[in-house]
Amino acid sequence: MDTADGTSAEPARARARTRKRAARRTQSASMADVARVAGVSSQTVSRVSNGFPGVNEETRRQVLAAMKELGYRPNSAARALKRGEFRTIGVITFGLSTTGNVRTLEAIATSAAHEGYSVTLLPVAVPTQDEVRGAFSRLGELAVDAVIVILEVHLLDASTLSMPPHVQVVVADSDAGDRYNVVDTDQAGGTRTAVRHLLDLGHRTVWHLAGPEGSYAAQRRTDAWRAELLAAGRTAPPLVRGDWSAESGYHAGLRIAALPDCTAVFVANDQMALGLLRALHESGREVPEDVSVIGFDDIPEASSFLPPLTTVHQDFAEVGRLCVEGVLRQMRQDATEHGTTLVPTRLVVRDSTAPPRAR
Amino acid sequence: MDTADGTSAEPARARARTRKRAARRTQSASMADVARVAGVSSQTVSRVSNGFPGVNEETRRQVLAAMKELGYRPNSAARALKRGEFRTIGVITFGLSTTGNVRTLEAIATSAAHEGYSVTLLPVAVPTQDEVRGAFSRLGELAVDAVIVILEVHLLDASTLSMPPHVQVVVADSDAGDRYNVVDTDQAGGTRTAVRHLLDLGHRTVWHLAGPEGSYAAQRRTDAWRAELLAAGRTAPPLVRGDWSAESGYHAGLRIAALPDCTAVFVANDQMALGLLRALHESGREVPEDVSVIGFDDIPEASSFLPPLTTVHQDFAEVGRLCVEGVLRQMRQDATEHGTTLVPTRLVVRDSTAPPRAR
DNA sequence: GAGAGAGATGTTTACGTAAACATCGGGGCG
DNA sequence: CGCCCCGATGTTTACGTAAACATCTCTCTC
Repeated sequence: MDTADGTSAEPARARARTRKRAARRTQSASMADVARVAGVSSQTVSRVSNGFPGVNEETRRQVLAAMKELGYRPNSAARALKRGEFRTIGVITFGLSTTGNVRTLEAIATSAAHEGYSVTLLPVAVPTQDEVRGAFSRLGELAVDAVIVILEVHLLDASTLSMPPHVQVVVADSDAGDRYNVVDTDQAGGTRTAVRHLLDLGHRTVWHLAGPEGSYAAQRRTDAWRAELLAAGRTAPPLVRGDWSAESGYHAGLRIAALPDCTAVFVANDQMALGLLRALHESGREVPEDVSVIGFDDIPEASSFLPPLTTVHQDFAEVGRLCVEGVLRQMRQDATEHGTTLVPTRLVVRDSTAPPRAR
Repeated sequence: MDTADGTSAEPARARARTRKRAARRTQSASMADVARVAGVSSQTVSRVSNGFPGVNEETRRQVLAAMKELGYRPNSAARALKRGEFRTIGVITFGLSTTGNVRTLEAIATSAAHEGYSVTLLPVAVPTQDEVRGAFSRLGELAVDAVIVILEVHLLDASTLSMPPHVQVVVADSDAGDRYNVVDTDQAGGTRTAVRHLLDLGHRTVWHLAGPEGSYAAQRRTDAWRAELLAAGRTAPPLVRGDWSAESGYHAGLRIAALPDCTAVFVANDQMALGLLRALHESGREVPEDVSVIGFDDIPEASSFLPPLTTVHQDFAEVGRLCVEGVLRQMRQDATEHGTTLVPTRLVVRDSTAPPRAR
């Protein structure tokens, strides 16, 4: 009857469009469609969609009704193209193996969502210079306005970090020097508290089971451990190294257990501490009676270790939150002062530390 | 002569454009810019950019040179708009707290990157129907072509999962029924192997420390545990429940330790098993001499527990890979047969299981 | 040597949104 | 009573890319 089947007024174009649309499996409705249904111009739809003032209440209601009827969703690609921003933050990270990274990532995702931003993951398979550089160059064609880097490794030399222009960067837990803003856990503070706790208990000195070479966090902890011992006038025993894994902690632990004069160990993370506990147990050295152990991170499981682990609590959530806050701030005002924000840590004393056994 | 330096034929527009561009803080170069420098049309640039054939080698080289000179990066928003796809996969997940989710996510990110897709995170703060529904509706305006759901919870009723059209979905580790494709670990198989292992060792029956109610994975494990016991003609002891955390495993463990005739426990995940081990230890019951313990997941730390934990190994990486493969396949061919893909598990026998102590 | 065909390149157009500018009533004020 | 301004809405245009179509130049064949 009426226009339903094309009155051939200007049928060619209209029909072509319809056909194409149908072929493209129920494409979602566009502003133009909503506008047609609501009997207004697409610009008015845009204004409603973006909550702009200056739209009559009655009109607004009609538009909203039309949107609902058609199930209209703004096309974010078109939006991004027009606005020149994606409302997306990229996170470059090497693996999600370490608890810390994951918790930070989670906090980032939550904070970002809260600010109306999405988070895109940029995994780096192997932490080599080339891989990292690759991730950064892929980044160029990626739909992100800003990037948060959680590579704790020492791979961020100046040449590597060449960002496309107007992409803001914040680096977590690393030493991006003065090129970028950094959010870091107070590694040094936490370490010194831990070492002091052991010394205060009466231990003559404190051994250290360190993280892998090349890790910034590991190095900071090692440096602070040594500094605190020296400040207390003690000599630092030789360094023992692991690779963050419980397994490596176990192997290192077997060596440590063989040292009769070792009464206290500061371990660079909780996983390795777990392995160390096992090694000490198997070697017949009791914790904390024979050896005191302190970890780092305070993973949820730490309170269930045998014995429950004294450890340094890190606030990963806060780190993530600050990273997001930092990027957003940088995006708003193109400010370029670089600095480091420190997130405090605190010592959680459980049952793996005690005064040395009287001899 | 030619148009090369704008013979003031139409200078106004050109200049306006240049000015605007400069004002917009070094906007990156567009195809048109590259085309101008290379002395070709933008379409040719497009062809080079997309690796299409039919471009003269010499021309291609010039275009590539121009791209390099200008630091050209394709604008992904424009691309997405034109192509109607974002080359992005969204992952809806509740928290990243459980190891499994994280490992799966990591595998998803890696596989996706390998296929040229990005991964966007859609965190769900609290696993309530409303929250989940909210995440799904936000999804509508999100730049994703497909969605992978890793909510292991029973919150995926039909009404909740209303996807925008043409967005493909794959569900990991849950029971999306026949609405969506599902990739799931072979919970039942793993569980039955674990229970059988304990029965084969000579235990009269096997207790079960289950995961929280409402968790699909937990329920599957519980069902299979009961089924396997019945199949062997044993009676199933009363269920003990935790919430996946080591802490909850400890509390449940204290109760279990008080049961003198309990000689074998199948625990629904490794974290709870850790707590259980601690509770048993503190209660003076030795593992595996007094009580055998089997976990589920095979987290990296499991081999460092005291004693090293016998557990069911899950291949999270494979699950993630299959999820990506699944969504991509669905995107290519609009196939709509729904089914479940099972990823096998295997029992890893360590030191926490042994025959019951002879009485 | 004329026509066909293939390869190389240019031109037009559309994707969906939103800024900028244009239009159109009507109410207040001199 | 006429002018100006303001609120509400419509029209034009541009964002950067790529499909579709157009053109143009060779070369090969009969």
